[in-house]
Amino acid sequence: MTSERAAPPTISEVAAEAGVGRSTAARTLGGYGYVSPELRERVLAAAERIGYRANALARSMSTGVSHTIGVIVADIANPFFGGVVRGISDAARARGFDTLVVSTHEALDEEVAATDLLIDKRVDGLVVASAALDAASAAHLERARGHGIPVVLVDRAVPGLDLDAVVIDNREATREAVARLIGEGHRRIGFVWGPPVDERPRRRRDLVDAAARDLWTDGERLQGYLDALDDEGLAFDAELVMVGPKTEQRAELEVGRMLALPEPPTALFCTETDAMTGSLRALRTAGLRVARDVSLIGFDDSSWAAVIEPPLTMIEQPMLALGTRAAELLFATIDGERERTELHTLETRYIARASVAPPAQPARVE
Amino acid sequence: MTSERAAPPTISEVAAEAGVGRSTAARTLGGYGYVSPELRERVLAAAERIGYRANALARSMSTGVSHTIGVIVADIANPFFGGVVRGISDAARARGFDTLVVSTHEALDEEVAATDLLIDKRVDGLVVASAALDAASAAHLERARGHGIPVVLVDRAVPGLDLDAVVIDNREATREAVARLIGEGHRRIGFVWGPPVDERPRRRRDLVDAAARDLWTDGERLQGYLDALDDEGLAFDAELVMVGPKTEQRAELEVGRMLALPEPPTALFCTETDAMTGSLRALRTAGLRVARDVSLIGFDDSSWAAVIEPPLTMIEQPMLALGTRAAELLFATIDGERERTELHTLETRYIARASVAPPAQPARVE
DNA sequence: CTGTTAGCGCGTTCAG
DNA sequence: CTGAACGCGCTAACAG
Repeated sequence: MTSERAAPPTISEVAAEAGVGRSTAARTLGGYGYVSPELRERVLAAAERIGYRANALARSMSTGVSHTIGVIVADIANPFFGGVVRGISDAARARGFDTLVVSTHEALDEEVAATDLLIDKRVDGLVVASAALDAASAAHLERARGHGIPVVLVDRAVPGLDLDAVVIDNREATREAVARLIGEGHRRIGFVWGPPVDERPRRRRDLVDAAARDLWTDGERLQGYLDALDDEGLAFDAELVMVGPKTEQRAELEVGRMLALPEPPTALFCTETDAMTGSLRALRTAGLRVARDVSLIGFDDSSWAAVIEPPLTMIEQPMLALGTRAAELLFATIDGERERTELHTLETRYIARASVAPPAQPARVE
Repeated sequence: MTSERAAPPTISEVAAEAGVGRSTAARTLGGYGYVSPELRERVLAAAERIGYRANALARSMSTGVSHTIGVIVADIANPFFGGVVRGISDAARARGFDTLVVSTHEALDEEVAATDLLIDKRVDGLVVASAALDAASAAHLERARGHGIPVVLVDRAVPGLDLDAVVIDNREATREAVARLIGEGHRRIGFVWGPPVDERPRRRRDLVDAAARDLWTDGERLQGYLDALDDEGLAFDAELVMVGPKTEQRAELEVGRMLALPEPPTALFCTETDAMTGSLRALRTAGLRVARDVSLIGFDDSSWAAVIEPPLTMIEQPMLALGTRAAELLFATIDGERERTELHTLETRYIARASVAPPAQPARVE
């Protein structure tokens, strides 16, 4: 027999049960004000007896704080964001806060809707991995701040927005990795998660523009790739950059295309896990072997990368740390301990394994 | 200049601005009751002008519904739960509900705390992947129901609990996979994520007991392994079951031990991704090759599994579907459309790839 | 069709 | 040190 929705006991009922005034009960249960040990005991016993639990909603209404922070990410099923969210929620819970998570499918309008929703729920703060590429499209974040809700950005800083942000240096991490490839003697290096444009940019300038328009982290990684090329005086070849939708299938196709070029790449830089698996598929189809025929470096280390033959050289992102750091900044802001905003850059780790080797036939003609 | 926490406009202010009574404003903004088109227009304009947004907290207080469901999982950073949560939250948002996610680190006491917390927040329903192994330790879930909050279990059904649950048939999926291994001629099959006990059970009976005590899905998978052995009349060998903490390192160690046995296993069944990667490491260390020397089957397909050489045969779980199905059941219950609880079993998919082959030296002596 | 009024459950003065 | 009284912002009967 299902007990019908018995209205949860209120503080008044506890007071009645204990034979005291409401506010005496409220004070002991709320843990504020003075209450004689004797009455205190009676109230506690009464509360225990009838199974009293404070209504957090009512409490939030009076106090104005919900002890809840909102988190907005593109896709909670993506292991990267999973790690970030876990870092945030662990840090939040350590402070007695709950976490409201919204997954926006990488769509700006969903992000805007989510932000308003969370504002309506009166969250005490917001951590967001925003899909906004400039201040103009981030009005919703300003709005949150206007409502007195602190916002900190994670993973993706929005240029021109005066907000704390916790990120990694995608450009530099990529530059360094590609530089290592070049250091090994590679001259033709493919870049696998390129801009999602239909037509392949012919001029380098167009590519840079596309990268700038390419929301988020991928554009920065492409810049790093270009930086490395520049540092070493290598020519840019548009044929070596993937274009089109960012899917594993597309990556496989594009890498297959590169491999069939008269002068195929001898190394590949992959910006994401699926870019890497797509590349691996293309290599297998082409009958090529990792390291011996084509060197490989990827982003986002995973336990799989270390057990592949050969083990893959990867750039590891501190997912949990990104989350905890963002949460800490948020709480510092909530506590009013922060004056001006900052960009916090966390370190990535280059994990050298065996997928990088000198090219089979040195490009140097000298 | 940071705009100081300007108190968000209330419905009364909108009414004042529009020059109507509060409830007229409330009715148009709340979308209930009758309001003349003319006034309606005035109210809407006024709301727009001063940037009114309803306070969801206050609304929930009056109505008693929060339009929020709580989700409790062991670890949001685990891709499996990430997928499940995404399924749940997508389904929830389609119904206009938000999702409060709590990650419990696989600890029952944290789960209990999380449940009470969510009850306090007056969530309208709960989806939980519980760490409780029997009805006795699931008092918190009963409590939620006592408060009129519907609960549906996901991934893990709690025996003896009268709750809807959405699961997969771990036992049968494992039995089938192990049976295929046996069908290929394997006679000695290692089982990689065994019970987390310190001492290796000597008798089969002890192992079964341990499996029953082993919370959640792993115990069921072990049962399936045993079933397959029984079906084919194969003897059980305690040495072929991993024991100890469920970590990748431990798996590597235990598989290494099995491989060094006088009669080593010719196939391995891995219950999780990390069990698989640990096994792969052990194989490499031992200088053994997948399929040729040792066949492999794992749980939870991932894009990596398909690009390894050779590609890995895996059992795929419908993560998103588990989530959406659970959410749908929850809403049906909220809508009062369900009479009695049921166990919903979703299909897994056996993805045959190249990591399974007949044993190198047939065990058959005939 | 509109405005008045009474709660929802809790926090917080303010007398007593 | 305790209890009565009011307010948070909104919904929902209820008269008018």
